[in-house]
Amino acid sequence: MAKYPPRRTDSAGRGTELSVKVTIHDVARESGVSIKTVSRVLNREPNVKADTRDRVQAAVAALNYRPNISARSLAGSKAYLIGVFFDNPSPGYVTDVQLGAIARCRQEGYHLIVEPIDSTADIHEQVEPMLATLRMDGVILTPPLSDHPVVLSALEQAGVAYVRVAPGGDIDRAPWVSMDDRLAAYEMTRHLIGLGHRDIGFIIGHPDHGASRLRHEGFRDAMRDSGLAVREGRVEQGMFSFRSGFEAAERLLGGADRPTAIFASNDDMALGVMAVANRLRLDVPAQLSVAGFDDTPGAKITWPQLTTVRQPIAAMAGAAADMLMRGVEREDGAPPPSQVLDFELVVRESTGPAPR
Amino acid sequence: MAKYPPRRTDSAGRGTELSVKVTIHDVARESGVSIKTVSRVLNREPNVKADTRDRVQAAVAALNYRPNISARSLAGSKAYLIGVFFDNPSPGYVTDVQLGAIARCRQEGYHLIVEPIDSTADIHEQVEPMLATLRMDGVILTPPLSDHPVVLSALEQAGVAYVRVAPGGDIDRAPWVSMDDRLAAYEMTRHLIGLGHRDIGFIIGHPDHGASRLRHEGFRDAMRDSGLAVREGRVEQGMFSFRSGFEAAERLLGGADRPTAIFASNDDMALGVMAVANRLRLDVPAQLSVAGFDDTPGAKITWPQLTTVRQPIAAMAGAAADMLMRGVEREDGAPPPSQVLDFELVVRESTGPAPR
DNA sequence: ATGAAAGCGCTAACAC
DNA sequence: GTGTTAGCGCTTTCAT
Repeated sequence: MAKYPPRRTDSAGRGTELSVKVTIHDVARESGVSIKTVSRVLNREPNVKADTRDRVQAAVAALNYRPNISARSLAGSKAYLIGVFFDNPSPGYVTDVQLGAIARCRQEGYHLIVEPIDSTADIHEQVEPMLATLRMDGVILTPPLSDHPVVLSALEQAGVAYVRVAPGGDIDRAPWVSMDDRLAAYEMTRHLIGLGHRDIGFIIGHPDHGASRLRHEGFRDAMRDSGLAVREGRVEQGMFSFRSGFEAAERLLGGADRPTAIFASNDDMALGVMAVANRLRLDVPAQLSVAGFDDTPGAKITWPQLTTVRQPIAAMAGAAADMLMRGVEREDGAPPPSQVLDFELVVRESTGPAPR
Repeated sequence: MAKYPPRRTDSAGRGTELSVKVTIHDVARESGVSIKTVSRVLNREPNVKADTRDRVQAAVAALNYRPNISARSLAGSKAYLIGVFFDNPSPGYVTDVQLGAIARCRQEGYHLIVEPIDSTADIHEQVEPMLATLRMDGVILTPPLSDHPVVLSALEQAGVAYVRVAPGGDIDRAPWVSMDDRLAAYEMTRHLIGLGHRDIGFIIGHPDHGASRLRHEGFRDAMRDSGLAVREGRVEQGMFSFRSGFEAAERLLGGADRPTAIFASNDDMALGVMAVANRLRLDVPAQLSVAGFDDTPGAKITWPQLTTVRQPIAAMAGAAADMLMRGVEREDGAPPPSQVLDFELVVRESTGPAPR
């Protein structure tokens, strides 16, 4: 059985053990320059002769040297740490964000600290201490935190840069990355209308998420622009959860007079609609078309597979990480420009021509 | 529009700006002791007069002091950083692990670094540099990484402690936290048998996950112990994905001669089975019982809801974090004992009495 | 283009 | 019980 944990330092100064930590001084000695020059090479600073740089890089490789992140952080202005805050019921969303952010961070030697925030508890109490001890270079905020006033002001007070993913409003307050939720909902609605549906039900998302309002608007705008009325009782409030979608669908589909299509503001709720349809033995899409939003993994974990909107979640997170890292480099701290990324309508089997 | 990013330091040394960083020296001055004493209080070291400690704590509170994690890490032996490595197709699993680990870490002032590992790429290349630069106190390994030899040896070589969540084997190599997968599968199978099922299909999980073998064994043992035969063609290989479950179910349910129950090694595959049943217009559970494993969010995102095994994922991750943090404190580096946590059979609507 | 020296904010080792 | 003195491994500032 292996000793545990394997000790980081050898016990008596023998130099041939594994993981004797090599420092910048070792590299300096090996390449015959000062540590300052090594530092310059590491940080891609100008004013190093090509030949010198090569020698240093060779020494780095030979010694397998890795700069200590704590030392860099303590001495310098970068921490090489980006935070991701989330309080999101959807695991698929959360992992997508992490994957997208990491992909960019790795290239630049940054790492990701994840901090779930419990918005039912005291937020400031969760956020303030971590901001103070960790001194991260920046924080990525995901919905609904992107719009949470306490989180935003805690960040500002602590002097930590942040980028909001898919914020719902207050667009001038800080940089963000987003997609056009209104337009996406608009196009999805047009897709349904193009299929011949005239009586369409809609399930609104969680009121705390800014996107909910935008998607709702897109739906209404498309109906109006097509000269269609949104009938009384055809719009239900949901909470972005399967359960809330299920319940909304029960109200929508309960009577004999029912819509021929339902557009839910996210996939989880759309799955709830499918479950109700299934229970009522309604054929999807022959008797009822169902559309979702997000293209979470769940969209494919159902039969028929869900027509939905692909949100570029990973790409948004990657862009956010990028903005943060870029911001650290800048002297003036000027805001990198906010970005709107493209969505994609994913038409699968849950939507089809209106019946009759 | 707010300035961006809010600057951490004021521009000219005015002391009344926000977030002028307060250090241990400020606390020492404020409480009239040396920095060493402050350090002692911070680290709950013995040999501090109660009165002195109170004064220091008051100063900490008054100044809103937070120790700088990089400085602590550089000077001392703890980094206050725990890593979580994953390469898991199931987002629900991943977030559960993170939530469980964070809950424990927060109490002790530790933070979580998440590192997705892409096992289709060069693993050592991903792991080694991060281990060297970050010097984390420990790493939590989730399946299938818990059994990945390259990851394990990279960790050992770097001298970083680790705890494996639900490893499949090599149990003596390092500490782990697990549940009894074999027993859980055994009990689920007995549940089915108790319902009158005699002809039961089984879908094996991903071959890289150690749990797959154990669950399969539990199934076979239960059948054997009940004097039941596992019929030819009733066991299909899956990959833990919805798609693989779907395809396995098509083979299992394709002909007229089909099992009355199917036990899938995880929920995603069970959902695939449900989709096929649905398409074939088989009533679940009247004509076919379906059981899953994991109790992921998806288990409730279907109708009828899935009978499954609740894995204590968050609790396992929390225990792993705990072991790691405890290990850091110990002088001898002795292994904290590995743990087996309890599972729970969650009987919902997808299983029922065998037909006829 | 390069280097010497001075910290960053803590913990550790050893005084007292 | 408490304080003093050294660093930890880097970046920064300022020489040269």
